[in-house]
Amino acid sequence: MTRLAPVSDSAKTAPQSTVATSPVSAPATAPATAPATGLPSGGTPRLLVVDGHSMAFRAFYALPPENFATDTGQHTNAVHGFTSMLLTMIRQQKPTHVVVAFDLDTPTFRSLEYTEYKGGRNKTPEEFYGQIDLIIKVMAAMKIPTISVDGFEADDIIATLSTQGEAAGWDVLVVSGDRDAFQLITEKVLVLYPKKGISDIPPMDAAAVEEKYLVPPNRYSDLAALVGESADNLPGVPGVGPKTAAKWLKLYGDLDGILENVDSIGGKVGESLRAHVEDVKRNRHLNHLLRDMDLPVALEQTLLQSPDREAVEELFDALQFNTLRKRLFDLFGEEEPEDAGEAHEVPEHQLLTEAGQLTTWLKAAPGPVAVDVLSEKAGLAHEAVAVALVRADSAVVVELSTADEALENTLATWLAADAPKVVHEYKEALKALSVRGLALAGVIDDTSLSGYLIQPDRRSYELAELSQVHLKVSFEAAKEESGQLDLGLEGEKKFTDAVQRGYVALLLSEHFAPMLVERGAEGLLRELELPLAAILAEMELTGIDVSQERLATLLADFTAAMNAAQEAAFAAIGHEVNLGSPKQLQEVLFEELGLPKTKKIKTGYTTDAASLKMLLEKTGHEFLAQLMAHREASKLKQMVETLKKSVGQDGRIHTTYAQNVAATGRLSSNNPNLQNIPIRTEEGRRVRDIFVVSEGYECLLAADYSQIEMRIMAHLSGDAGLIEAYAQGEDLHRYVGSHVFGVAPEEVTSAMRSKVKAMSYGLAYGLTSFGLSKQLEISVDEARTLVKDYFDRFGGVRDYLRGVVEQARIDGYTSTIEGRRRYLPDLASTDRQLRELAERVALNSPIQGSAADIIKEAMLGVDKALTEQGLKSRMLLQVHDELILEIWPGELDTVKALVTEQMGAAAQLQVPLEVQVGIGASWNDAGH
DNA sequence: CAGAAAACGTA
DNA sequence: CGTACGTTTTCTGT
Repeated sequence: MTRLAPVSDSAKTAPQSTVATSPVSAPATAPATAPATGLPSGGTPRLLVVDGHSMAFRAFYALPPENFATDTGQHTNAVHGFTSMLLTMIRQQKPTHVVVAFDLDTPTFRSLEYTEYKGGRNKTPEEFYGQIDLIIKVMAAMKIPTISVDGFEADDIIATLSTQGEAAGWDVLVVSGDRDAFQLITEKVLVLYPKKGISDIPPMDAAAVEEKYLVPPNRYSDLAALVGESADNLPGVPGVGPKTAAKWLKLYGDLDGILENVDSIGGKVGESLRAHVEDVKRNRHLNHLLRDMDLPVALEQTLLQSPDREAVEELFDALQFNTLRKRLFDLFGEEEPEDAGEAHEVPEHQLLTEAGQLTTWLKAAPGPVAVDVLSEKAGLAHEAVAVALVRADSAVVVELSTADEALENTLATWLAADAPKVVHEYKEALKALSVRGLALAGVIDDTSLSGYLIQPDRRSYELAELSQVHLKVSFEAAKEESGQLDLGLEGEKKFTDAVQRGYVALLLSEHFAPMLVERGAEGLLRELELPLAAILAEMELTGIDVSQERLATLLADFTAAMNAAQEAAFAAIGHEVNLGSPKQLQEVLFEELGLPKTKKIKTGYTTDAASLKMLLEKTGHEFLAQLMAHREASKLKQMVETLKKSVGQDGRIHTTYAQNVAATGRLSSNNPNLQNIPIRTEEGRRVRDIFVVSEGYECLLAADYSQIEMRIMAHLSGDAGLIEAYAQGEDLHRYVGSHVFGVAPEEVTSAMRSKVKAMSYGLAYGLTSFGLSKQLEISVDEARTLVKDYFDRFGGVRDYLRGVVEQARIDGYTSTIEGRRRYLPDLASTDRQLRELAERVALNSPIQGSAADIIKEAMLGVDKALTEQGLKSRMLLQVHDELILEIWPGELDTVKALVTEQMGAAAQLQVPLEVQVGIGASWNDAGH
């Protein structure tokens, strides 16, 4: 039995089976560790001792000081690098205790005894000044103790700490760029020694030291005494290097042994040794580290704690460390789950060979069965290779390649039957099975969809993540989603992983069931999203035909246009520049050409299209015109190139729809994205000519909703004026314009109409007067007046918009007409930016989301009608408010009527849903 | 080498 | 200082 560990155990932070994330990747295996933020959870305490100065210097030389400075001119590269290194170290090594030791500027017993000690070093660079103090401040804010002792070096403090730690039975990690630290290595003490920079820090253990220096760690100082240490200005015996020194040490045991036998060592090196015995003794004396100092900090006081948030905020503000601040809080921010889930026993599985076994298993007990489909890449799609069936107490696996006909038939029949099934990522399972000629029906839950309906704004709905978040259970099999990355996996492991995934999906599904009911999302899952997944699977597998010739022509045209524009742009300024680099463009535009400054962005001033257009109007500079031409051409060229690359062996493009990415309920399209094919410009529209009707079909049909979002606004607001306008089939914007501007409809100028249009749509996005003024290039006052006039005439809209936010604040969520929810906790945020964003989201989500629900509903209707009427025409694409179909010869009129009917009937609103239909041999021709 | 930022295409 | 996306390139920070 495999145990799924509750999250609060070590399993949460350490998937110990994977090398990359285990605390020490080499060479010693680390014991189980405690989470970075908490107390040791029964494991051995783990002490991280850092040599502050040596790491600060490493950081200083690893990062260019000119890139790290505050506005006040204080350099921070060493502070930044040091803090970054420490965070990485804490994340990777997961110490329970941390302490940093520093040297002081004052003389030490070593320099007093030997004045040249550490002499000959270069002067500390100016930029380093003050950075040690800053590091100490950072440590204070992180509540990490720092130790320095007058008259002693950090090395002695470190030696003492590691000795104390080892005596207490702890594991100790010493981070130091000083080789003297090697003498501290034991079974319990490892040294992390930075090779170069601060990120490449391999752990050194006894074996690693022996390999490198040919002596065990406890002889390292003997060896160093003989060889010398240039960093400390300690000359060794001339002619003696590590090899000779190691040979002697082996021969005589230790340094004392060698010194007792100096006279018996022959050769030139023997002579050299005899001449430098005093140096060696001095070296050995000086490199001996004190292990019994009295330290001002007890071992227990180095316990790693949560940082002082306020102090960190203040300090990092001053240091202008924003990415580090995030990393720090990410590292310490994750809160321990109060209640961990229970441990679960994943059932063992049986690999079936005979149909009878499957029949028996399927009969055994009621309740849903989880289905996990293992697939392998086969050409352009994934093909199912095995199917795992999982119940709470038992599991079976059918391997398709080895199953005999009877077994496969039994499986196929059951998969295609109504027997209740639970899956994770239904659409992918459908596709993989379909490629193998298998159907899948009776699916009552897809946890990637139910998870989405419950919480639609998550980044990911991977099984492992849902399991962590909802069940507080972590497990390892999740990564190989549906076995797609399984190349190196042994067959047996693949199967146990599949069973684990199925088991977790089953648990999640049970967990989600009451949540779906509570949120009223059951219907959306069963009657909308699940059936839609099957349609999308078909559409993805079908793909859309493209014309290779047009693709090639277009690519050549755009490339030529791009190159021409580039040449002309270079000519206009007399030199070359990377037109794709906003940074370089800024230099040319604002420094070289001295053009007026545009809108400020994080990295300077924007060079976006709107600003370039403005600059061109102001200055008429040729470079700007060519740059804009280049931008357009290169964008299109790139897009065509990407499309070309994504054409499958069947000559078609197969996009993938994501059903759980857009928080509003929309689909998204990727690989390639077919929902952002250009349409606005003449040149861009040519890209749509690439998409053509397939051989044997009559034409493409494009059907889109006319102004669906405005109609939803009219419906939701119940505004009498808007409803009246739509009821009469008037030009909405003209109608609104005539009321807002108080003129007759036929007197509405195109300028008035476009203003009104911009505002109408803007309102659905939470547009402000400021934003409107910018877009229409009018004053804020004018914009404000426009909004007021609008609302005076269409008060229903104003009341609705106001009410949406109010209601959302009360409920904590917004709803679409179909009841799809979006939770908006930020409405209560004290951060004004966040709160106002949440308010705009609250305004938009019901509108965008309702439109998404409606077209999804329409897709079900269209699919059903096509099937019921036995038509061969098929749906190919969805672009938010538009459906692209491919028409079988002779079916045009039927399908045209059916699509119009189904799209129009997808929702009963207070206003009609108008559908426009176009046909043509290409997507462009089908547009209107 | 991964991730952020900037830019830009769609509804 | 309008929403929702995906993709590309360049640059930055490891």
